Amino acid sequence: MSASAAILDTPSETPSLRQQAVLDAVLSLIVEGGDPLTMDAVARRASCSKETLYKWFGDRDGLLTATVRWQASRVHAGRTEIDALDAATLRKNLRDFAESWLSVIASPTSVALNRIAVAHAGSRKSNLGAIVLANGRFAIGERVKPVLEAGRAAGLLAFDDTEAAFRTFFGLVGRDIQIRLLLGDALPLDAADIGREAAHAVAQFLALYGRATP
Amino acid sequence: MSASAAILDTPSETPSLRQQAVLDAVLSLIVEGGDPLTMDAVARRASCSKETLYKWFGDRDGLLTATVRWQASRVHAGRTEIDALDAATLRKNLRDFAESWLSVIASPTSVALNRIAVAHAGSRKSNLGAIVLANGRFAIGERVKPVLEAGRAAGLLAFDDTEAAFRTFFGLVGRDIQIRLLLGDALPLDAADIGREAAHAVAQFLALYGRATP
DNA sequence: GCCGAACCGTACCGTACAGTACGGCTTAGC
DNA sequence: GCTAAGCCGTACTGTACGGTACGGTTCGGC
Repeated sequence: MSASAAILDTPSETPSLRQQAVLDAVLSLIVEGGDPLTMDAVARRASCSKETLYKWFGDRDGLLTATVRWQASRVHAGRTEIDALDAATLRKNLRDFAESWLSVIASPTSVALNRIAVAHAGSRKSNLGAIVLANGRFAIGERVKPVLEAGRAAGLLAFDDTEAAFRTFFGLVGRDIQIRLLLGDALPLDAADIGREAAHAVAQFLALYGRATP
Repeated sequence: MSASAAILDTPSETPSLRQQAVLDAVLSLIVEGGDPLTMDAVARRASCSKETLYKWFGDRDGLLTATVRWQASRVHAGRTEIDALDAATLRKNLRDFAESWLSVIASPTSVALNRIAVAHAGSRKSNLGAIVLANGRFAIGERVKPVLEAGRAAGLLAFDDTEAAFRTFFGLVGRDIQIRLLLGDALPLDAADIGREAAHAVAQFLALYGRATP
């Protein structure tokens, strides 16, 4: 990768406003799908020259990487405060996580980006898959696990392995949704559905890991 | 698609031995991954001419479709006999399903094929994703659901919606495994792990849906 | 042994797309 | 107002790959 592209090598660097506009153009093209994502199409959509694309992002891969990071940087929600954890708060927290996670994986942007990352993971080189995982599955894990542990500390949950408990939570929430969407299944899922699914998943999770309140 | 390629248009047509060899060559190339799958590479690996490929499979897409179908045709296991269903048999049946499903989604072939299908689902045209779904997620569903219903008939399980119950089963078994593998996470998962995970998932499923044995 | 069909290997064509070069426009600094 | 930097638009290059054409070989039917 050329030295001039180093500006986006590290995730900490924030793209300039103009660069953000370019990345948004990439996102819109990705979400629209259909025709494959070409540098020409990006330049046209973003009203910039290809030369600029290459100067800023190095190559096509760098552009993709920057796009994935850019999208990821917008997803991170604020930390949850966990004090005074009673049963109702725990349930609400978990339901919020479930809902927001379902909203993410059901969004066209997430589906399209995951498709790119999955396809990319097949051809060795770069690490789009790793970035998506780090900002998706693992990021939500790191945010949910403290809540689970707080629930355990408050005597509301019982488990040995936090990671295992989270993976159960993840499975109960996600079920077959993500793979079906990735494979192109037209799974209708509006906000009401998501709310219902989230509540159902949390109820099941609590049935498995909840401690009977004394 | 040209008329001469109609031989593989319908899933019922079985490819000839030579054609099977070609499809196996495609599979081996897909699993190896790395460089993108080109018709030249297939012809070379299968020791056949590109002309033959196009005569048999119509175009690149037809070849991919035939490959996915060919792999799918090998996965279908025999039907499970469900009579005399006691708690132990039910548990064993479910564990078998869970194990075989985990073995499938953890296999390099499945991962590689799913990657192709996911990538394909982004660009409209053909239906690789649909084929994979039909022979994966939905096929296992159609095989598990009768077992669940037999369990309910025997008074061992309690649920209203068979589909919902199966989706819970699916989620408990799969958890984050498939998406992590698709995204290139090196998730170590040997036979022993699979057995343990399957048993764990079934135990959780029974905890949720099992009826206390009288 | 002869014929035709199927098929292999190779050469070939057209196109799409990554990456580069460059002329012209805009804007900032002085 | 002049210069230089940054960027847009467009034109260009190289190449990889999907798809086609064709001569040579094998093989089954007669």
